Amino acid sequence: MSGKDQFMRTYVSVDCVVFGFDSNQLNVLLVERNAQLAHSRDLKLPGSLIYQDENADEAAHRVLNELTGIKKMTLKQFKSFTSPKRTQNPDDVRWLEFAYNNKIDRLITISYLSLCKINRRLNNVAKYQSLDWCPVSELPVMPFDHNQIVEESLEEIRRWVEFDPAIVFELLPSKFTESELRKLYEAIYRKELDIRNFHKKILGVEYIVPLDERQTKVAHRAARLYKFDKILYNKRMTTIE
Amino acid sequence: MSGKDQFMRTYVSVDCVVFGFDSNQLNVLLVERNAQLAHSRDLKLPGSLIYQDENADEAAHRVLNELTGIKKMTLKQFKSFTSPKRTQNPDDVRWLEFAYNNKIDRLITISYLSLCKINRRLNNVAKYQSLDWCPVSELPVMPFDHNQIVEESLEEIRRWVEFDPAIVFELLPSKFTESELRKLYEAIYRKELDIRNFHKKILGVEYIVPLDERQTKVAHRAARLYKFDKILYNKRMTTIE
DNA sequence: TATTCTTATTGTATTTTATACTATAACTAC
DNA sequence: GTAGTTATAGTATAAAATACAATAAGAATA
Repeated sequence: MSGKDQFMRTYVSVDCVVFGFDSNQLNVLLVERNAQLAHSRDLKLPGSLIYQDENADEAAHRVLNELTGIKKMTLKQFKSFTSPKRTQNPDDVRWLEFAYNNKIDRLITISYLSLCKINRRLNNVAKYQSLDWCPVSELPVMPFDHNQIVEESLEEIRRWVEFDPAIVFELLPSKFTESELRKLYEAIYRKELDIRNFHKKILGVEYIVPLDERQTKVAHRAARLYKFDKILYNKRMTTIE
Repeated sequence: MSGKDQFMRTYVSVDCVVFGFDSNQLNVLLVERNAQLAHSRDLKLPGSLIYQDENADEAAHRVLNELTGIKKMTLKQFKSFTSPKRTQNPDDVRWLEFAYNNKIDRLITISYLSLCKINRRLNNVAKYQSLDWCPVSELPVMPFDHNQIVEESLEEIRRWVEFDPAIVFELLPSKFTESELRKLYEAIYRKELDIRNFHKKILGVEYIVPLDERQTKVAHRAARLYKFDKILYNKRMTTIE
């Protein structure tokens, strides 16, 4: 058969933008490539080539499970990056071929959004030297088009929250204060919110339930704790329809 | 190098869901595969393998240009479909290998949404026997996962309209009545809209401008025609920010 | 030309939601 | 006990969404 050169036959990877919230700003989970081939400290998004027998969602779950130990993390495919130019940099290609022990000329990637409590203990992953939470405002220059991917994921997370408001609670501890929740919204929308109006709105949301507990060990009046009630949230969904 | 079997190396295609509106319901543009290998009338989404030197957006533009003659159609990537099972059906694989003259075992696809005025004259495309607008309520069973792709594209088009309301005018003639516009919204959201409230809202939208023209050749009171003003629309975008 | 038929056109009252705005209470640290 | 910091709560106004029906215009037909 002819035409072997005309059509792209390529490796396909997934790359995961995992957000975490440190009660102040959004952070992205980056991994450090093993430095054998890299010239300097060299951070990138966690990812993997897709295996023969899995689909992209399964590959993304595998990557996230490797990092966090969680089997079924909340995750969302959000865009494919396919430019032939994304594997332009010889350093990047050399690292790929080292890491995957395959000759790789062209590579497209399917990017995923995911959310993780920032205090969670992370696994050591053989493929990487270290894992690090990096504030979105202080991202290093990363290989491939990973900077662009994070950029676009920040727009995507807003659409995701609007579509499914429950996902914000993946970024908070199971008991949280109203101000933590508000600051999370402020970080996602990059916009200050009026404290009183926010309070009024939270009062009206039945699936955010106030507890009879308060913060401890804080150097000021301790705030009430709240929890997210998944059952009430799901009921709400069916009530609206 | 080892590991050649472990990682997926595959062909990648784009498939386009092109919507058209016939003043009543949404239609999808389907193509008929050349029947040498198919058992019956055999409709599918238009698509193509991606070439070596292009990215997915360019491939989708190429497919749409082939169908419509339009160089820069409005288009939006919306999801990758990557299941190993999508090329399970031997008929589908046989057609692929016939159409592309390549041995193709696994194939993932990146799906695109696009919009087209339904009266537009379409091109003959050598690869296909015919092109047809098909109402979304009467879709045939299609090869690969094309039924699922259309299904998901219907959810996507609503998010798209919310994000960029101007795209609905790609589905209407350049001069349209208020009722055509309303019926288009009703088709997209699958929900009846109150005529008077809709009218009130349209009045307040400065980029939908009433003309001093009316319908002709209608068997009832002729309605006023409106046009979409792109310049006013773009101004609006900057005003909000 | 009178009648019928179909669609176009318009306004008001009500409810809901968003916004702007500040004073006091509770707790810790010193 | 005083200073400092954050938590908590309500009202008035504006804007947006919703519910609802009667009349006008034109074409077709008798």
